[in-house]
Amino acid sequence: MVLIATPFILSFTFAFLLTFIELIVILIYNLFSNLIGGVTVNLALVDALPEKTQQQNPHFQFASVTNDEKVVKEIKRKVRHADAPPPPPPIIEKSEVIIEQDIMRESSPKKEEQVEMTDKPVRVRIAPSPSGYLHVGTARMAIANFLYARHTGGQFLIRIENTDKARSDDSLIEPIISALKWLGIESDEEIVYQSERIELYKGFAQKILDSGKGYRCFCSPELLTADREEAMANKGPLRYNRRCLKLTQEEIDKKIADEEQFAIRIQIPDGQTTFNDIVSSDLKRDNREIEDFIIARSDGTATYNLAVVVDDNDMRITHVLRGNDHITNTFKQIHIYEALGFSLPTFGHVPLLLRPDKKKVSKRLGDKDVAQYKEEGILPEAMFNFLSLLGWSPKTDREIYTVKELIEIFNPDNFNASNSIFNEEKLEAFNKEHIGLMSDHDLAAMVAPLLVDAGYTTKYWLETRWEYLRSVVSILKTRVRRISDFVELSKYFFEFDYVYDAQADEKNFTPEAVEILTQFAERLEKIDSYSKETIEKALSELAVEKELKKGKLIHPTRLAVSGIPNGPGLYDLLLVLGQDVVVERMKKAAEYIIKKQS
RNA sequence: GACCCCAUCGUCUAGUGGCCUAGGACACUGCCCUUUCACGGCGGCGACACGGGUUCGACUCCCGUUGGGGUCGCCA
Repeated sequence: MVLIATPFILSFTFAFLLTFIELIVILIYNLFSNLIGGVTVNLALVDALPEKTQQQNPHFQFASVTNDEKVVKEIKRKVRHADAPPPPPPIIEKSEVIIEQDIMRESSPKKEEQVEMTDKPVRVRIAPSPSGYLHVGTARMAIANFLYARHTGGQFLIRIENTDKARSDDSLIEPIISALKWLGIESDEEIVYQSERIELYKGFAQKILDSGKGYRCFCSPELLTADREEAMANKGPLRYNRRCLKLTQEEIDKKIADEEQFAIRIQIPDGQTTFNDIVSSDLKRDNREIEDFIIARSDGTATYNLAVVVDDNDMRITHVLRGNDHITNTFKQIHIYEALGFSLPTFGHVPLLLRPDKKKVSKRLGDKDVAQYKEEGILPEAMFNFLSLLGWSPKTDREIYTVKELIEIFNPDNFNASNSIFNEEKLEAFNKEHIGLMSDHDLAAMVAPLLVDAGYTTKYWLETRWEYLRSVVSILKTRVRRISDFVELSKYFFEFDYVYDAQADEKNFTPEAVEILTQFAERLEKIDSYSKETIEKALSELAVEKELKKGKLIHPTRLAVSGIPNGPGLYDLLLVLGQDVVVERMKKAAEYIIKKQS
């Protein structure tokens, strides 16, 4: 036994030693070349240091083109497997579901890196800008982030991105926050407002300038526009031509002395930028494709990308889950993180939500404000459920979930790679299902104010007849797709002066119907204990006596008491409306028919 | 135009090389239930974009084509 095992042990030890030596050699080489040539720091290698693995996110590489990518990858792999410290215990107490998640991750080698994510509590955010109301695209990202935070026991934060005074409107902040609240989403910590942090950003722009990683750009907006137009005409790339990077120190000093306005650009080093993405595959971009973008405007204020990085760092955001329309920004932001010496969060770029015409949802194209769906009778639970399943799948055949269930089953691995189209018809179907999940009491509470708004009745009237409202809601429930449908469908339960449906009038309010209605009304009037059974009995008896089919009684009666040819089962309808009302309406209908004939 | 992402029914999706004659949901539709309208039940219609490769075998892996989307602001 020992004889068989010895060669294995020996070769294993040998391989391990080789790996270690290889690592050391390359590290020394890298350190040396940095000292001599001032080559861009190879974060990938620094990253690969075992002692760094706990502080630095190992998902990112920021490799200079001078480094052999294959070597980097290989070392990272070896480090991870050979001498990575045992993963720290998860911060969050494991529920059964989380354990299940871990099992799923283990069985999926492709996503092995996910396991490492548990080394610090998840802190995620949604960062809407108040340049419009909350639309479904932003709401969906908020939901994904919220679910992720709740699933892991981490924090979900809200940040309002209102750095652009000209474009953002502070009166839109409250509607955005309350629309999120309607969905059940609130910030776990105080909401961060970028407008309050404007001065702070300036220091970071200056820091980048001072470090030599940024430079002043004196090009006027007009000049830049002209550049772009020319590039467009020549069919070239639309990137900044680095005119101001070529300025000599004397030229720069002169321009500063002349008080020429300047913006600050960050200089993107040669090489390529890559990062792992927990949703999409690994993303790589040649740095030539990333322009030297502006981080501070000529008035000194920070632009979006700088502010985002500073805030995400300050807010200790661990995972940036956002739409894949931000991929370009991520490449830019990685360079700011690097210039500022911040450690990178984990990125996840979720596919976009498209309109039925396949364009990105946007307020400008007239996409609805989330609050508008509320007005249109959509339940927040339905919206939440529907949006969560757009571009993400629980990988089962089930579709209807409560928020609580979604929190339990959420897994960022389950995002799709492709964009999805927002289909309101299906949202309605989800709504119907969620209405079915609600109790009659809760439904009644929701419908009551709508009935008052519609002018059917008063708050007081409803409060004193709660049981009545509850039964109305109960028998209408299966006929409704939106909460607002209750209003339309329940009119005759509250108003007496409805007009008979013309077609049904012609068909059912025949001369014979007068006798039927009158006699049936009389019988109903005589019932002592008015119930579904006694109503049905009265109808059946009358039908037998008159030798008529039940339908002959049912249809005129329904029309008489509701004005329309369809609705809840007749016995339910008559029971809920109440004996007196029913009799009164039937007699009134009989009179109407007589008057109609004369 | 440059760069990037993506590709299963009309739409949302399942599918990780044989369980696929491709499953579910919405929509559409037939039948049943039923006094009506709904609900519900049982069916139907309906997709692997195309072309190459790899393989004994491809919806699944690779390449290309086509198509769709995104980004290219001193906006966010």
